[in-house]
Amino acid sequence: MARRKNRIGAPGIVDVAARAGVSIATVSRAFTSPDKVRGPTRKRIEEAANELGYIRNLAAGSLHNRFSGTIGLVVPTIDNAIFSELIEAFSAQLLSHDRIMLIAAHGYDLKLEVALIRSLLERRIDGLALVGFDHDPVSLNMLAQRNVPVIEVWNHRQGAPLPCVGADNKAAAAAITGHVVAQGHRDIALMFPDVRSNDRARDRLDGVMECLGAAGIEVPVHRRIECPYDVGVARRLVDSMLERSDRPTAVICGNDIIAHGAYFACQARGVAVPRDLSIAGIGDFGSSAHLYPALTTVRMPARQIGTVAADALIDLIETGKPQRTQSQLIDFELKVRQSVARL
Amino acid sequence: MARRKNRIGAPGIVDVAARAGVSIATVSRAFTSPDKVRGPTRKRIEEAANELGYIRNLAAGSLHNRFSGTIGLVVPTIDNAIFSELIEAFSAQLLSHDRIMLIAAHGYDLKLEVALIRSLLERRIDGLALVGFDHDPVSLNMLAQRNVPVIEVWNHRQGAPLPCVGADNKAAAAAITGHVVAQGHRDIALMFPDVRSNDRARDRLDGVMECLGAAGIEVPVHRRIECPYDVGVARRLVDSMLERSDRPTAVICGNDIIAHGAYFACQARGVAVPRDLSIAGIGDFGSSAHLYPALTTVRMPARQIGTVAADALIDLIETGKPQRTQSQLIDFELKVRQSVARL
DNA sequence: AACAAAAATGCAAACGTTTTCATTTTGTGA
DNA sequence: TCACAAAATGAAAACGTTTGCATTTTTGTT
Repeated sequence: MARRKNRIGAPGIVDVAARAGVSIATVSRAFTSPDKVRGPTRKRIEEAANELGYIRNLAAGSLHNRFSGTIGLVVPTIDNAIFSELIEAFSAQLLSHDRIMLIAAHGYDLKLEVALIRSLLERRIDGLALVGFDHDPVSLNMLAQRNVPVIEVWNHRQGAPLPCVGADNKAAAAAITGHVVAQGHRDIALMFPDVRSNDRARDRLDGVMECLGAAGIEVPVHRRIECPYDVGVARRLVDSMLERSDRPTAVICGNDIIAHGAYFACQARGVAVPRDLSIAGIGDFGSSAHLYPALTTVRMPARQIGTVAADALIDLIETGKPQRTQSQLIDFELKVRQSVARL
Repeated sequence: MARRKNRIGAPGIVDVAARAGVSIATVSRAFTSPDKVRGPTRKRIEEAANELGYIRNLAAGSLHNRFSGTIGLVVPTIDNAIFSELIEAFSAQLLSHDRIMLIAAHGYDLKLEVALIRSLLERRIDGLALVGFDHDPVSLNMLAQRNVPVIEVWNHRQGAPLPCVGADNKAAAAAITGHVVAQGHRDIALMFPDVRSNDRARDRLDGVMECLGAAGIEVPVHRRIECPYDVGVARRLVDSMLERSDRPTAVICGNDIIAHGAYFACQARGVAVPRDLSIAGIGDFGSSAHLYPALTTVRMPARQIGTVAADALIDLIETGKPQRTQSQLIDFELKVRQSVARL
């Protein structure tokens, strides 16, 4: 059983060719375009490959045909319910296209994003998905120079320079705000993260402010609370807000995570939601519908975005040229549940 | 500015060499072992590379030195708070070792896991991390045959055949169970997922049963509820349990997600936790500490496991041979909070 | 059965690096 | 300034595939 091994020990294409009694060219074709090799020959090759435990080296092939079968995804963070849904769906859909995902997280640091993108390019990804529109120009230049198909996910704007698949964050925020206002709220607190280098949050905040402005509602500065996407911090901040005598009647949260924090703060203080305080979220992930009372929020279909984005990116890669179908506006959906009271 | 481009347009090492007036060998060295090229020469090369926007092709290099700078991670699912913490930490730590992560999720389908591992091997990963001990023998064979460094994360057992970094799930489950029993509970419901092909859940359930058995406590079959890691389903199942007249005094949940579902079911029914029902979790991720009342659970340090696992895997890759330091038992921590009442 | 056309296969040249070995350059002490 | 060791550089052979082109085999037609 002294099978010939190359340097490290894994059987290569030449071993398979030798055992099947064909040339390596034929073995290569048997894997890349099976219909080009005759049935019996292909069978012999497959047997040889199985017996040897051959696993082809896509990296070597990519050298020649510039196709690595690998797609990059760069996200701010993986550990966030909303992105993990997106990532999971994106990855699963890629899999159905025989691609696999190289992922990296930059923690909202766009300088680090540059380094990550470079690192991905060194591995010769076939395409790349980025979250949102805020990126360092250096990143964009690198990508443009080498013609890497890129798609921006999660947010959507008409006429964006790159194809994008996402929901209209501004409109979504306006929708939930409209609902809160329609329920009669006037004294509203806002809890949003730092919106610099985060276009999604910025668009949301813009949507809120615009809607509030149109309704003639002012938001004094002490009602504008900066809060990262973190339950614990949100809980603490809401708690200190509840401590004060002048409570707002409603809180609009930059996303559902913050809203969850707000719930827990209320529960701990015996503040009834929505009777004593109305809470509105944006996102509608995982458990928001199951909270008690169920959270009124805007559903941002993370899974759908992931799936559609994967398809769009593959399309972009395969056709080579952008098509209108590659940018897609995904509909959000206002979910009126129980956490916002009619005043 | 007619810079010479190779087939697709991206400048390659030969372009850099030409512009810097050196051989490609020197350019290669300037990137892989900078100390081997003289200061001025290196500087010239760096300038040329920058001006051209050169990004080296690691895939081409890996062909030669069998080092792709890419590490595989196969998880059951990405969209689960507990794994996303692990993934984030693992990925971040890999980054600090200049590696990048190729990730794939199999949804608890070990046959699919085989395909995923094969796909990763086709991309010539330098090492692989797998979750838990339950894998198809085919997977393990593929990996063993080609000598890919593998590490199993999340769970831990003495003398496991492969290096593993994780906590003792059985002991953790026993610890929380011990606490529940010590608080005087005898009528206890169990909510665990299907434990086939999930060693972590199986070990936990074993730990619970063993501890209960030692305390002389029986768990009738209607108290053993099979429940996936899903808030919504957990909530529904607990809700129907609460509907019945014979309620247990405590529920031990296979993980915190299930516990969250239990909370929401109780809140919706006006069942007070822990007065009317005690709830215990396992995991202690994200928001468990912030729930009201705070969840009594066992902290499984997902981030730490991710970080340590990354270091251990890199060590395994670089030393080539397993060392004792590569397997590591990570301590869990019983978190006694407010959700389990003393009877 | 013979022939042309089509299909299958093989040969060898890429692909963009890394690395060995040989050669050139630099630095050092006399 | 010279001789020599050490350091830096270059030439060329890998690395494991894919693919264009040439050759062989098969298939279909008469």
